[in-house]
Amino acid sequence: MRNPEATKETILKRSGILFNTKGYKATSISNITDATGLTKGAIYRHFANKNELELETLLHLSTILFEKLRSFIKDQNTAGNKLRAVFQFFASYISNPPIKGGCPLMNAAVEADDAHPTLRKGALKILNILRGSLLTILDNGIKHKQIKADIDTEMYATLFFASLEGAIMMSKLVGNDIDIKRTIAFLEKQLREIEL
Amino acid sequence: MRNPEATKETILKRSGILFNTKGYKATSISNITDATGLTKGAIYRHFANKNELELETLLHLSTILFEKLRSFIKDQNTAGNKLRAVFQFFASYISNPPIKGGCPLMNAAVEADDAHPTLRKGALKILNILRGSLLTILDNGIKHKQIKADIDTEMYATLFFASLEGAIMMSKLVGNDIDIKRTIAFLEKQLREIEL
DNA sequence: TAAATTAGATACCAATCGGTATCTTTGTGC
DNA sequence: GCACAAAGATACCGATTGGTATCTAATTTA
Repeated sequence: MRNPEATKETILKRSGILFNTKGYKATSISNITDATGLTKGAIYRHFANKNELELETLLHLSTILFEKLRSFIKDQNTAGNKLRAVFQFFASYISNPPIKGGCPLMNAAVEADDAHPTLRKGALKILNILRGSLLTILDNGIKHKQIKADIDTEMYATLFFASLEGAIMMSKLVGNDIDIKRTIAFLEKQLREIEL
Repeated sequence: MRNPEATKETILKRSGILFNTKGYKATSISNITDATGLTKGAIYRHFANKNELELETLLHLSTILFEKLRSFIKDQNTAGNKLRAVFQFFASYISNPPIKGGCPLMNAAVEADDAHPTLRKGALKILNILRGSLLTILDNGIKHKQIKADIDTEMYATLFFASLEGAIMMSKLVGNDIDIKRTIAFLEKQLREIEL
């Protein structure tokens, strides 16, 4: 009946939803005890304090993210198709969210100010991994003669990521998928121009 | 010595900084009394409750935003130059922020969940105005034969706005202006392709 | 199986939260 | 200059916050 690893997993899972929807500061320990059916005693046995719980939860959310992203990419065999899969992964944030509450990176990035340095570093780590993935796909595409060799891959990685993140913010605020669809349509047109 | 309108202005100004840097939920009334030198009595005389203060502050922030944006645009006499001025306005968020704490629209949009409907509506209003400005510039550009007539202006307005917002998030998180500069460089290239 | 360790529950803590009732002070109209 | 109204200060409220000390129950080890 008792399984400490499973309870820690439960805490991370439930607080992941709460932090990503309500926000980190706005979610209290009581909210988490309510959502898990556990008590403070159980939570503070697994996490030293709320800051640590917040950071570990963000990293937990990011692993969910990366696994989902990988599942979108892995079956694609060209750089162009991998990028199109990444676009669809971002579209799924609106149509079929892997995690409720929008992009965990953006949520953490916006909430984490200078008073929240650990959370900020966590968000920065996620940003570097996600942008890095786009960059790797582009660079590998050049290596395998699928992408034009003379393009600025750093710039395209930044552009793709920035516009997708911004579009998700817009679509989530407006409450429909028009903006993310429009953005992806444009990015696919751009992609066709740099494909060989 | 006593000037109720000036005190209300002071409250809005100070809480604008606090809400935009620390966040709405994370900023307490005590934080605001500390920052203004006023007491709760003074604050609750001008605002019915914290939610109302949050909303009025967001609208106050947006007027600062719109004035600054207008000052960037107004001297430009072509659609292309107006758009380039908008890009520079967004760049100023990183290099010389009109308001500390990043884009008030993004901050409010990310923090305002379903439990915060008034703040959400306020953010939505700002989004519509900002995207609407881009759209108007593009449409007027077509009317005055400065922009190609066959482009999808809705799409370009969305793309410009999404990528600029996303880039600001990235640059603010990383702590430099590389991402926003890269994004603007790309957008200016795109702009040249739709200019006549 | 007895003892020791550990997971989790319970009960509490001071501090802070948003909010209000009341009091004092200041400016205004007569 | 005096009454009145409004602005802001003070002092308080119950509820909630993050956090901890302690206790109980379950699991592991010897």
